[in-house]
Amino acid sequence: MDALILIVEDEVDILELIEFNLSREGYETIGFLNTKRVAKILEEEAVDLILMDRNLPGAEGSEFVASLRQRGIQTPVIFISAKDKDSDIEEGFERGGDDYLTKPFSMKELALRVKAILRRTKKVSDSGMVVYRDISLNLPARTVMIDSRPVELTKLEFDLLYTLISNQNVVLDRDTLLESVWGGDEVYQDRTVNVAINRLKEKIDPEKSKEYIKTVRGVGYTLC
Amino acid sequence: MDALILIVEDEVDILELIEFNLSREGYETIGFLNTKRVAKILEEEAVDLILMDRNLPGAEGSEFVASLRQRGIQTPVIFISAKDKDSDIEEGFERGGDDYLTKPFSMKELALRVKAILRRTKKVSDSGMVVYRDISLNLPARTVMIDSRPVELTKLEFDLLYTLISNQNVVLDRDTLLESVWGGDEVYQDRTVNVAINRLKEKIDPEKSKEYIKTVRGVGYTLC
DNA sequence: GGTTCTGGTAACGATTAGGTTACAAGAAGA
DNA sequence: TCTTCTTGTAACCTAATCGTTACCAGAACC
Repeated sequence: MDALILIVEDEVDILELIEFNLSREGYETIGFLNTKRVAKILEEEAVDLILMDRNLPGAEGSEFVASLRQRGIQTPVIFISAKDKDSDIEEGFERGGDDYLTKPFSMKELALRVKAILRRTKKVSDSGMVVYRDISLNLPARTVMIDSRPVELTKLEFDLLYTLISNQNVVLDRDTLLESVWGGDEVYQDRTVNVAINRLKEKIDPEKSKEYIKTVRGVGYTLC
Repeated sequence: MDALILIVEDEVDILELIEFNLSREGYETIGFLNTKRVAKILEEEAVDLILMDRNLPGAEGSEFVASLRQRGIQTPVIFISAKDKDSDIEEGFERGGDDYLTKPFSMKELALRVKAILRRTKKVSDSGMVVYRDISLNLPARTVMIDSRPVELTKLEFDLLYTLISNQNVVLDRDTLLESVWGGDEVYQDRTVNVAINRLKEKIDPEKSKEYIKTVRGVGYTLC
């Protein structure tokens, strides 16, 4: 369960240097040269921390962060910038930054600050996200994003999908599903699972092109 | 309701300068010239943040913090130090620091870093205001403004709205709401929540056009 | 190729959850 | 004490959800 760190930095060599060093510390990283696809990724992946350069071509990193905050995205942010005036630093913090590193900085210090912020935020979020291919479930909010589009599921469908995702690569038979999704106390028919699975399939993949849920004839269903 | 900041700094004039500046930002401060009585105070007072100089006469500030952490005290710490080598900074973070400022530093930057850490650690926001979209709650005054018009809420409604706002993007089930708004001691019906939510909805959005509170069928309610 | 079995699919209807209103008991003020 | 406000409960209604059934298609087995 390594932390996932998203990095936005327009200078390729610096980006690679940061990614290399953070990987060595045991973090997973995704690097970007601009903010274009970042918002989409944040909805799909359970990103734990963002490293954001402020001087990006076209956009201002801190404005991008401000827009994230406005949309309720609370992922912690460390700004990286050559701008080191008090007023610059103020702007960074005011727009929702959690830390501010001025260039040049040592990779050691970056790693330490990353670690400190993750330590401080990890238990709070515990990233209540579960991801499978392009599906991501936000457990506390009980929302579902598929290919960065929101999908509405009923309680039963959500619970069912959650069970399938947290048991991926395991074939779940109908009894097991009834037990863990419906609750063991009442008696249902096997066909109930059948229909529920189909309703779920219809909602998460109306075009039937993704093949998320695989039927294992004679046994049950699985996500693989 | 203001955050309480404990400062340990052996140079009197620097201590006073820091206290003066943080007070001006609206924080309460307690200053110490050494760590002698600090542990005791931490047990008695609800300290929100510690500013710790590392070069103290006799003791090392970071060792003191390490001992606090060992005793399970998680109060966030910002180190202040003239020691600016990578290895010094590393020591500070490793021993449980949340941020590290090297002398000389500007009072502005200190205030910003203090604010960022307090925001992240979710202690009551400095202004005592909670905002969600065009709703803002003034906690000390217990008043509500919506779209810059005052709205009158009863105690129950205010508490309910506050709970919802401070758990944005989280679906709260009826039991949780009864627990945190009504208080766990008495027994109420689930329907009680239902009606209270509807009364609240009626007051904050009579035209039913804003859709602040979303019903999550089979689970509870959420603000998103 | 035929038979049997399993799962997909669509339709129906029962059940249940939530919205809404009304009412009465307390609580709070005057 | 009287009045007003607050709030828990009950009753009723609507609508979403979900279990069941029936029927069909395709796979497996002979």
